[in-house]
Amino acid sequence: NPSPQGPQDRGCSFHPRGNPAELAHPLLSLSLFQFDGDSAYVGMSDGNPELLSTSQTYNSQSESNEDYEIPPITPPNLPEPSLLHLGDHEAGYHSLCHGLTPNGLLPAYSYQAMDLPAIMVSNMLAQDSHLLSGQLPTIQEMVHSEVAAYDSGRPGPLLGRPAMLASHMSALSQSQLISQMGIRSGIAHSSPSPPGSKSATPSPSSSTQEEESEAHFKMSGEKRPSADPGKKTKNPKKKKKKDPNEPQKPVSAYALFFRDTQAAIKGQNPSATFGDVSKIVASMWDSLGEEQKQAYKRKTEAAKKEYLKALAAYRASLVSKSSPDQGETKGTQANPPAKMLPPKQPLYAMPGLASFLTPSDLQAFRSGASPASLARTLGSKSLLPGLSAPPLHQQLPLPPHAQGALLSPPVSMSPAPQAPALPTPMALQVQLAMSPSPPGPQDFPHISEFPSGSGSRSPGPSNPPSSSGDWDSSYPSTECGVSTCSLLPRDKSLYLT
DNA sequence: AGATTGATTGTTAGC
DNA sequence: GCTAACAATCAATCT
Repeated sequence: NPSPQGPQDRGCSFHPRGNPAELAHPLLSLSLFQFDGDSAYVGMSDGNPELLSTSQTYNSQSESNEDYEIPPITPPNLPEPSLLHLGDHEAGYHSLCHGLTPNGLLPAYSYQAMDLPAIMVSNMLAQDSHLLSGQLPTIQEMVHSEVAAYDSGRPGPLLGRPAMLASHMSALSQSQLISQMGIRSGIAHSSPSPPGSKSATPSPSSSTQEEESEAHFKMSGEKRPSADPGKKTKNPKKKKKKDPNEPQKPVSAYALFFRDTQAAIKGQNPSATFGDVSKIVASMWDSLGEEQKQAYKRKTEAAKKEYLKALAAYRASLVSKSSPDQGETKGTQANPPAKMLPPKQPLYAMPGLASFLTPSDLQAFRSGASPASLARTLGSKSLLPGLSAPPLHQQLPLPPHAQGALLSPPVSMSPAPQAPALPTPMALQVQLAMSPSPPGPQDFPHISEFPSGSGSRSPGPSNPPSSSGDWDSSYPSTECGVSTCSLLPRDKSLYLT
């Protein structure tokens, strides 16, 4: 079912349920998909048949179901069922994946011995350990070559095309990904598209534009669809022109996860289409441990709380606006929106690793302590037992918030002038090191924001000092004194008012 | 339905 | 007419 777009849109050739063999595992399914789409890839510069065959190999494993087997998602601490088929296909896999040394050295070795920062991947890798074992060498290589892999060719050849994504992504990428996430956190948040600041999207000041755009939407609205022939024209949708001041709805846990992950995926495989990325993220999400998911969910919960608050304020402002004496209410109300902005922050301000990193930890980090050491350090903390412990995926039952609370006065991090000093790679490392915490990738953003905290700001400018909970409670009332306000450079309105 | 990201496309405004 | 700026759309997936 290739899309009309043709080769460009490789992802579209994937039939979610077309081939029974496709879905033994989400990641595998991707591989298969690639394989399926092989014909579509013919001629691709970096085509790599061998790897494609990998998927084929796996392909054979799920012959049973005509529909498809849902990837066995096992709780992090349970034995990985997928390992079961490893034996069957391992050989084939390795042989097919030339270049990948079939190394029987297990995953266990990988994480620890390699000093590979355990990350949320711990979960995923653990779950996909069968793949990992095959990829181990690669990962190791990556680890040693540090960030080089990010900019250099590695990602290219390896994940140069979506097709490769699946198989590699499953193992390789997962770790790499994670690390990428670190990068992303460090970078993305600061410049490209800070989660909170989706530049493209309606800026508060764009209200006029919105109207304007609406105006031309009428004019052009019909025309645009023409650009995209076959697709269901969404015209009926008719965007409902949102009030820019209206607080944004909290995004779902999955969306958060997507946000955290996609950059890394993209980083590894720039050519991956949105569809590819989406699938990968989905598969990762599937393999994500319950606890980690919970961590995300907690975040969304917190965000939701904030949202509700903001919404209430917003509505109140509307009411007051309509009321006679808005004169000043307006002025103040103008803020409500501004006030609303923060709500978004909680998402990124979640108590993450950062929360439980002590200043000294950070300092150590800045000074160049190896991620591994940091991880160890962290691991030594009661909080992060899971970090260093083999069953990495084993998450602490303790919610991140709690952890943060226990550990350090987390918050101080953001405002810290030095934070910015943290190099991006470091940020990455930090992430990796810390990732083991339940919040997983999510946490990274905090860290990453760190670096950029001072100058460029991302959503983070705000850098909630503490856990979302803290922020939550503190935000409204708190000292919009210096610190808080300083966090809102973007919100001029705040300053002005 | 709406959210995730980023590329692409189309429209408008300004020169 | 060209360019910049902006907004809409699209992809797959999840909630």
